[in-house]
Amino acid sequence: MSDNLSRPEKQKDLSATIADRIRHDILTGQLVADDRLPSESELSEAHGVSRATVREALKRLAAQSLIRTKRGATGGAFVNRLTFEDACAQMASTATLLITLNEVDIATACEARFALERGCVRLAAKNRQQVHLDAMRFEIARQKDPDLSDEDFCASDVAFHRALVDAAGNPVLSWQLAAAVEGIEPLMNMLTYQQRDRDAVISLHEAMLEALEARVGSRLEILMDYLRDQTLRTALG
Amino acid sequence: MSDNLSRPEKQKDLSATIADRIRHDILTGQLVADDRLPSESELSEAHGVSRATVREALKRLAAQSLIRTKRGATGGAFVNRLTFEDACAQMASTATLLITLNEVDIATACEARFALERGCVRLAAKNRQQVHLDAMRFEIARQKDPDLSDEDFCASDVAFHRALVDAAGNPVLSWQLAAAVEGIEPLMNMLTYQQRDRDAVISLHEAMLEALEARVGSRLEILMDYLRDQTLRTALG
DNA sequence: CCCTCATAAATGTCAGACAATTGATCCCAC
DNA sequence: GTGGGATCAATTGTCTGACATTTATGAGGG
Repeated sequence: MSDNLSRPEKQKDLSATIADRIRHDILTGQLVADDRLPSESELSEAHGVSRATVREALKRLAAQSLIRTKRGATGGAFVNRLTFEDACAQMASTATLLITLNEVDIATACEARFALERGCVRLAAKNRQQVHLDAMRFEIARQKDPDLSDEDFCASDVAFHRALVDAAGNPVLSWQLAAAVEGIEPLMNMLTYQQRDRDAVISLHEAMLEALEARVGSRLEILMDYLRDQTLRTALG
Repeated sequence: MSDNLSRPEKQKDLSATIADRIRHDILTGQLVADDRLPSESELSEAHGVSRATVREALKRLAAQSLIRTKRGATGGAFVNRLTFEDACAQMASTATLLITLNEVDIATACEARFALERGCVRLAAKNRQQVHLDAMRFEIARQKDPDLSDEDFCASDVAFHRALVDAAGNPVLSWQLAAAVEGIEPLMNMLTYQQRDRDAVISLHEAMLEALEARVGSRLEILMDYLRDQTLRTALG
């Protein structure tokens, strides 16, 4: 477990140092979910710093969803049980930032997204439940509305693929993919779909739904390739 | 004079609210990389809060690598140019936390990791360069050393797969996968490889190297499936 | 039994001070 | 003119003490 924070002991803020110490305790399991940290006053005394500095350290941890705080008599800072949603939001924001700040082009982002999703479809074919089929059918119906704005079409597309990934029944997978898809959503939102583009996407979605229902993973893979090519044409055309 | 248009919107800390505002400006591009934020005093005046509160907000952003700070006359808080490495480290730590805190079992984590990687191999077959083949060959040689500790074997395995993913030539993909693989490394490190497990992994690696050199994506996919099954067997005993 | 109120403990916020850092500027010797 | 210090000003980092707010708990009275 290479801790990237333990590099040449750079001159760090006290608040960063203390945050690192507590983070270490959490990552190594010395503090587990729902454990309560000492109060700010106790922490400040224990680490020999002021309460303000302790607070800055705690805010750092809170920003990483490592802890949550509660006010009041039984309040304090508690080790957070990081939910998949929290992690997803965090990752999506990182992904967005990475893509916009590094000027990743839409083709690269699309390629990545479809490549990742392609890896899930066999699992999805194996583990899908009725609820996933229903969700996808619902989104396809929405996508057929010609009055749907590009942005809403995109959102529905995201929901469709989210259901597909969820069908794989692997929360880690769902989390990674959801973050990836959400992260490039800003880029996808810049696309303008002609009606014939939408029609092409929708028929592919319908074919995918059929393939998923019939549990034919290999066909899903082929359809994903088509969809990727279609999306790229829309993006570049 | 903070014209507060915050509706119910959950009762948030002031520091969280201010962090959100600044984060929004960064994510929407109103603040771009290397832009300098106003000084803490100016921010506190602008948002109508104390400097301590502003500082807590800035620490939150710093914890997410959104900004960096520098002391001194020309110092201040600057929008960070998030590098792929930073993002990767951040995501890996999130993934580790998610997996350990949620007690994700090793089978689920493995399944996710191999599913994601499987999606990249066709691209890798198409875009691989000599440098990637060399890196993988080097790691295979390391893995043949019988004196290698389990942990080092694991690290070499990570490097091997990292090279494979890099061969796809898509930085977004490399970033996502690297984070995923690193994130579950703590779990993988708990595995103990018998010699025959190592031998099986190594021959699969050699076959993958061949397939990559010959650019046969379909064969790579099959080999990935074998490798996943082999890893699961090792994990489950 | 229930309602109200006081209490204590904890986080949230504030104001002001001082320390440490660092680039810029000025001044002077050479 | 130029190099090298000394000084300065701006900014973040830290500390102190205070007060506000939230919240569980328990005491007291109806």
